[in-house]
Amino acid sequence: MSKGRITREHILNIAFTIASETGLESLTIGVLAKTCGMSKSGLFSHFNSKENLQVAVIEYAGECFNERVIVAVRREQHIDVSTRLQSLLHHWLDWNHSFQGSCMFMDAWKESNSNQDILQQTLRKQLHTWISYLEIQISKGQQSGLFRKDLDPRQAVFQFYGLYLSSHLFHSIELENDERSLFWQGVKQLYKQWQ
Amino acid sequence: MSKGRITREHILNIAFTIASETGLESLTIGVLAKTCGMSKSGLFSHFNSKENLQVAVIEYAGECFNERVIVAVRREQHIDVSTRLQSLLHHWLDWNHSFQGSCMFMDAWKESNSNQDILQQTLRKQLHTWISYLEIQISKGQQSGLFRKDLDPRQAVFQFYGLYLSSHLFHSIELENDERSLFWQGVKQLYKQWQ
DNA sequence: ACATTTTTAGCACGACCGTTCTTTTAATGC
DNA sequence: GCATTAAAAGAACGGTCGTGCTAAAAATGT
Repeated sequence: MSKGRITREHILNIAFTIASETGLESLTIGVLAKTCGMSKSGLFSHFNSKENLQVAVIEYAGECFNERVIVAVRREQHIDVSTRLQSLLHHWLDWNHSFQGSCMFMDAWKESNSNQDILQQTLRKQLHTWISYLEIQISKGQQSGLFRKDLDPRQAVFQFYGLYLSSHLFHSIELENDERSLFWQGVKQLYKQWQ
Repeated sequence: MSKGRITREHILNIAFTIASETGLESLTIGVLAKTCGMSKSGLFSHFNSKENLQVAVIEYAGECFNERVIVAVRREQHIDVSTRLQSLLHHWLDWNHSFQGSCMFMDAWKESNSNQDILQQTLRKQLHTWISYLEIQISKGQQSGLFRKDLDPRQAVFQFYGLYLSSHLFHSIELENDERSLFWQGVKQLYKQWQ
């Protein structure tokens, strides 16, 4: 691996950390360069534009998400689809828990505004991928008899995502400190309804 | 009313519109001044700091929310608590629908980062107020026999908010165009479970 | 109508942003 | 080890941001 690729990876790693903590918008090139211990222009030459940097960070985050959630659950070798789905929700909820309980994708999505820029497209793609994956898992649950046949997987994902977003909100708002139990309580109720 | 208060109100009105469309973060003093047709310093002297301006906008938005949702529903003079709650959800979902289907408070909340600044406190207070109000409405539903006695109102709000957030996400992500029906389907299921 | 207070404009500042040059330094292939 | 290429640094740019300062203009009270 060339020197360039190595430092580029190193930059993205640090950029991902910063963006996770303070949002993608606050990830400025000057700050990032200082954190990496290199000059602005030196860092800049790896991406040639701010937008390219942001896209690269989002893609890096996507790989990280995939590793921490999808691959991690797959490695657990679940036999039944029920505990597998449970584990998936757990990893989803925790995937960047170290970053004060907010989801980087949701944060970044909120920040992006102009509908046609590449950053927005990249984010949308990541979200679509994840939603589709969730949908498939629910379909598998259906096929294995865990859920009713007349359940709409899209509707199920919609409701899972609701609980996910709500727990982030309630956490950040510090309305109470047991938003986790509210989340799992909600999941329990959904299960009850769907089987 | 003094001239100062009038223009101040006018500024806030325009600021609210801009912030609703493009987020509170992108509400820059220069742009706002230009939109209002006055000079930067002239506008600035009404608030003396960016932070004060932001707080004022949030409070203005809060009044607007109150008018469009809570007061509007109250004016409808519902007799039964069921249709009243239904109407409340409708107005909530629609309260700034003109602004491409995102909630200004949610957007602003995502943007605010530093935990101890006044802006964040202001937002938190607004959200708390609304959540408490929702909670009370659900309690009333309980008392009137609409919901089961063992229902936790906090849990109910948590799930309502989930559907609310999810419909915003699914709308902005353009995953499908009937996120409304997903929302109402979710509400229907919650009702079924709670009564 | 005038004196006083309030509101607005004009201008400049320091700071930071992303980006573009040119030059120096380091890694790489033979 | 040397020539070539890639990577990093340095300095500067135009732009925009929030914010002071001072002077003009307008509103206000009497």
